[in-house]
Amino acid sequence: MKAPRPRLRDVAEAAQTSTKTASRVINGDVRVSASTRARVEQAVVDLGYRPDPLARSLRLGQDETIGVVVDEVGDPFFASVIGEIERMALDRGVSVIIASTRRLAERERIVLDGLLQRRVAGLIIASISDTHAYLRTSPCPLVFIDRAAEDLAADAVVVDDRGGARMAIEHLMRHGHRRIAYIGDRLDTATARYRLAGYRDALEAAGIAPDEDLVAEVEPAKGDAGVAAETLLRLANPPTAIFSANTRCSLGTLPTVHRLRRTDIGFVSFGDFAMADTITPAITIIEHSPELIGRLAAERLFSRLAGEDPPVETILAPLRVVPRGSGELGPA
Amino acid sequence: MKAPRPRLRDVAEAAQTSTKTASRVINGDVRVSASTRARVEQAVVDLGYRPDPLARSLRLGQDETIGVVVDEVGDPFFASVIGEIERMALDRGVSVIIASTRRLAERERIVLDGLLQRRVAGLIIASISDTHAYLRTSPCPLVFIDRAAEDLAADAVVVDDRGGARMAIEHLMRHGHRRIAYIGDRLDTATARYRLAGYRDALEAAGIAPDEDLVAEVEPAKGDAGVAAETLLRLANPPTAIFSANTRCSLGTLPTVHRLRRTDIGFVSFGDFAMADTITPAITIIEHSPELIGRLAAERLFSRLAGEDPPVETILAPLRVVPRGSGELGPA
DNA sequence: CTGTTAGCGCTTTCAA
DNA sequence: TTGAAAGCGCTAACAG
Repeated sequence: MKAPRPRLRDVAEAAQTSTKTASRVINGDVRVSASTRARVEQAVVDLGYRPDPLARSLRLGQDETIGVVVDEVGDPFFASVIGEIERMALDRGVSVIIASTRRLAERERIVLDGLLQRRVAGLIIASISDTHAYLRTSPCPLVFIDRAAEDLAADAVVVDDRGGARMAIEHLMRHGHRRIAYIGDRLDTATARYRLAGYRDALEAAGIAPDEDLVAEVEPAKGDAGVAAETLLRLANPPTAIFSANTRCSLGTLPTVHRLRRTDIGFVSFGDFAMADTITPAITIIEHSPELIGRLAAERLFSRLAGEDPPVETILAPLRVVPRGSGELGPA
Repeated sequence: MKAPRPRLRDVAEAAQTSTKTASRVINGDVRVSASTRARVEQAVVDLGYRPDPLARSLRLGQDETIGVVVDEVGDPFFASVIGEIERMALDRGVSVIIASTRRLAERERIVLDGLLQRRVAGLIIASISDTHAYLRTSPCPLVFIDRAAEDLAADAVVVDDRGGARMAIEHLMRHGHRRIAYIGDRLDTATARYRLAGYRDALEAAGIAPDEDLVAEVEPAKGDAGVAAETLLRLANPPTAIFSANTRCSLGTLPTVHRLRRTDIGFVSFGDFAMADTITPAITIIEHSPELIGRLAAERLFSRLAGEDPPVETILAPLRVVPRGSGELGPA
């Protein structure tokens, strides 16, 4: 019952030619006579031949697969990014291997190593690590997302984290806030550092003295954001507004804000999330479309894979404030 | 700069033995003398040798990769399922290829074909298609998730869709509702059919005549759920409660419910989502942990990959009502 | 335009 | 216990 899959040799035999010629036909080589080509094509159809991608990759030293490495697939931001990359990949018939680092540099190393070992054609990476020396001689094109690789000349698609954070704070200040809290990830990543810097920029530009009590850096893995929010709100001199530096923190913070019935507080989230527009008040966000980031990254990668060789570039995905209510609340 | 990666032959040479013996050591074959083994192991370390997974797969006719096929990675339900599968896979050092069907049977076919062609070691599939004849002689173990393959004797991890939906409706009835609307996907999938059936079961058991005006089946791809909700709420004789048959529908419906200021309506969602607990009123759900489904499916697959051969089984992941407010509101 | 030969890196007969 | 040789399915050289 289990017919072994036809091999190229079978096709060649059926078409009364050599494997090489059959191979040529299959790979669209022009230098094959029309009649031979027709015979081979017929044989392919008759036998239901499908080339073996493994053998092909082994021979070519390269795979038709791209790797995508992110913090965590379940993270809504990355889920959207991946969705978009995958869509574009599938349209081109290339498959995608996803892997998560779980925000562990060590794990990132292992995962990337494995992917390289498999000779993926290209890599899209949301790197958690600071050092990419071992990628310097990467045999395949690399596109970084969300955070650029600072020690490597490689393409990246990022947002202006610092500027975006600054925008958020300025937006809140424009609505009268002077005591604005920051809730963000611990500063393992450049992204986190830039966003905090943007927060500080804005305060400084407004001549507001920084108050370290208002800066909460939480462990990304744990659900600490809610605890941090509670601490902030219970301060003797509490903030009148909160800036959440990423979606995960927003998702962690808001339940606490609501539980404490402090929906009067100003709130801006860096990054959108489900229901942000539906809860009351609706959440003002700094929009940085994950789909767009995914698309830009994939486009870049595919263009390199197609042999184009544009200068290495850090592409800035646009960012804008989407006012929805929570960011326009004034201080009490 | 570009040191070619060491091959098994290099290791063998360095250890002054044959490739086969080196191979034996690497694959943990016992029948190798201690001294030879030590030399080979030393060589592996010295050269930084890493076996080529491609060549290995080609030779073995099997890959150390598992495939996961779902509707869409961006779907929060599947994102969580995948996250869990991936976690377990990574722990075992096997990589995961994700692919989406976008709910197109045709695409599912292509995607599965490609995966099989790559000789993946196993497959976890949220199938959108009704026919899996071509999988009957699948060379690798298959575990279906979310919906079982009805024409195939294969493992599956599902929830009791019909019972769960019934639970939801009974819960609403217990709080006084008699006119309960259903919003769910068009009936392409068994899941959708079962959930609608459960809805009907409950009404019938309660002696409530079905009203087809209260049943809205929406196109999963589009954001039709919101429109459907508006239509329902504007009915001359509107429902006092809505049952949303899946997370996507809930995410589509709730913005409309809030926009129309109809948060007085009873609401139960099949499936949890971000902020469900935070919006007002908080959303009562039928909980079916995607993580658990992912874990059960992965466990099953890995146990088969490990050579165990338990009888084919459809595993039912548990389901329960989590009351949070919206499902406990009585009719006006 | 076509075919023969070699070999990608690995594992597996099968004999020593 | 070990090794030589064959070959997984494919494609690149290089003749013809």
